[in-house]
Amino acid sequence: MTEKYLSRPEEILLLAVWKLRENAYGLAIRNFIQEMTGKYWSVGAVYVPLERLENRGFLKSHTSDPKPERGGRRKRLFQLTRAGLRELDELNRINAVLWQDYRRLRPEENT
Amino acid sequence: MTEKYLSRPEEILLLAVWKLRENAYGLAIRNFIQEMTGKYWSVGAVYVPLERLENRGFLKSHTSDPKPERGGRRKRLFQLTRAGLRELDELNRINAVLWQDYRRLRPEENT
DNA sequence: AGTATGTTCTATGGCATAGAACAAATAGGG
DNA sequence: CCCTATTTGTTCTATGCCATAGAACATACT
Repeated sequence: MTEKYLSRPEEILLLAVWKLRENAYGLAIRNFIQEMTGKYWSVGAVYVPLERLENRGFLKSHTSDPKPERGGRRKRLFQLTRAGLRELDELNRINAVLWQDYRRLRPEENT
Repeated sequence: MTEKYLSRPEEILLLAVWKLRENAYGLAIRNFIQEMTGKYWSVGAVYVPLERLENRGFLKSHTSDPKPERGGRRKRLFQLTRAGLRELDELNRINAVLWQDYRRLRPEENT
């Protein structure tokens, strides 16, 4: 394979990190994604690939200080690396190409 | 999981079948996809998931008559089922939601 | 203690991917 | 006219990695 692209879960996770900005930690990402997609995501389905994305260099993380709230534990905050951003741009480009005709020729209806 | 969505290769394959219409058979799909994505796809990376998509009810196929051309063998022509189309619509919808902010807030540049 | 928020750990099955093997049609030189 | 080479196409199957689930663990407040 020339160079593999991101899987769908990985794409969604990176986008979530991008959107949540300084508040991108595991559970927040999970909630966010569940709302966006309308589907259930197990805890593992979030944390495991996040780890992998960090190892591959698309994300970096650091641990926050605990907050004085009920259950306010330290959080592991994620951030896109330059490579991660580049990857999103690339995906965005490919997506646009892939879907352009479909969007144009197949409006709302669903039959 | 509420109901799993298509993987990226599956998404790309369905879109290719949709675009190629009455000419959607294995090798044509492969060529098409390689051009669209600019990446190498092995034969297996095309046929194996096509099979799976048919088993799951997103595609149906029939065998064409052989053509009187060099190597003009029977082809296995694929077609989207109603469920397959529905799935593409659904993906299209989710994609739009996922990417809308990114597209708006992050134009061409890549830094 | 009890409850809420958060992360780590680890097992399992399924999918992605590669590429050899197989099949069948025509071309074309002897 | 064969018979072999070439072209186009599909099937088969092995391997590793990823997706996903959920229990276990950690820690802060009440």
